[in-house]
Amino acid sequence: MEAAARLFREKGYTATSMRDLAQAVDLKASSLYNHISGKEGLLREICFNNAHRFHRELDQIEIREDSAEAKVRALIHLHIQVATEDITSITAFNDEWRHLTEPHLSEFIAQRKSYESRFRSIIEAGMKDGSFKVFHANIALYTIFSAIRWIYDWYQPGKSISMEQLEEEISGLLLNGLNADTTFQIL
Amino acid sequence: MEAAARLFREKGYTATSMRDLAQAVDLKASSLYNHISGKEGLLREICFNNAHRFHRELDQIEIREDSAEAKVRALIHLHIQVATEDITSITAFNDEWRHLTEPHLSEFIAQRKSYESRFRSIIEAGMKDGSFKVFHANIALYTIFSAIRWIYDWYQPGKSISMEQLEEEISGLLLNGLNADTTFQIL
DNA sequence: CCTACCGATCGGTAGG
DNA sequence: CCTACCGATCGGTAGG
Repeated sequence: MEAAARLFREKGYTATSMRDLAQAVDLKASSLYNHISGKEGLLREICFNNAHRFHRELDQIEIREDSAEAKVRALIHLHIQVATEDITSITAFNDEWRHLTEPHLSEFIAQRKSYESRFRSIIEAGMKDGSFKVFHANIALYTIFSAIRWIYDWYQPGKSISMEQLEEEISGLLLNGLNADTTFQIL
Repeated sequence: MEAAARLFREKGYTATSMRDLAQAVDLKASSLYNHISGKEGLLREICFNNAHRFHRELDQIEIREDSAEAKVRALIHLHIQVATEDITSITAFNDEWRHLTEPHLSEFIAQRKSYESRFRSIIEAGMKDGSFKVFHANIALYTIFSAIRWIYDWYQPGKSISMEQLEEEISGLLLNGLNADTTFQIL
């Protein structure tokens, strides 16, 4: 599954053949089928394992008696953590989930929407208590999600920037942006 | 090319067949070849047309006698503008350029790196003159790029949020984050 | 513009 | 685990 996730990430799901995957794990393509159900089964496991993980972690964060700001910070921490340590998450969340077939595609989209909705509620709580000075929770939500997407492609652990620095600076940039008192004017 | 970009975006380059594309423009697959050189030629044109457009616009922005902040604002405006109005740009910049073959792939990556480098220089100028309080230009750079990626997927013009509001809020979030005086503490 | 068709490659199976 | 092989589909061409 790790090899599959890596290939799906590098070449895309459709462009990755079972022969490519077999070569990556030193087997012939036909031998893979003693271990897995098929190509889509791999993608399915990668996507749903990750969806479950994010929901489980969000459960923990929601329960806390923390401020909305602390919860958003914990979520940013979670997304950065997972993005830097687990290649399968990148595959699952970025684009390859599109290649799931029904009914799994709809099920995945539903889980994704549910996660977004729970995240959005936390942002809305922060808007209500005055700690986030934004007008549209969705914009903040998707900006946060996206701001973490590039990390896997670009970040090389141990090279010039530590993970702590990386996380501190991204969190700072996003949370300062959310908190800022002054509204910027266009022009 | 528009139909191709739309399909590449929806299904991915590899998963889009010439039969799919032919159907989208009401032809048979073989007839497409009277108009185009082939599947990769389409991708190539989409990618390089967009690369040229971004470089051209950046030329104009660099020339101005503006502050670094005003230049970054103009670049954010450019990226949001293009993302909301031109589907081919989404295809080109998000993921599908990976499927270019050599030597075009290397050429595209080189142009992309050049664009990033010029953008980074503007951010660095803003760090030097004290208007951006960040430590690593790269983090700011990639966060800005990524923050605009989700727009096409999600934004529906005219529905609840206007383009002006969208742009103002994203720019505000990013520029406030860059400007913020207080450094956030982890924990 | 079309019909007819090509060699290559795909995901997957049979059988041992 | 492998070799051998399947039907389907791919990008693209020939010929009119």
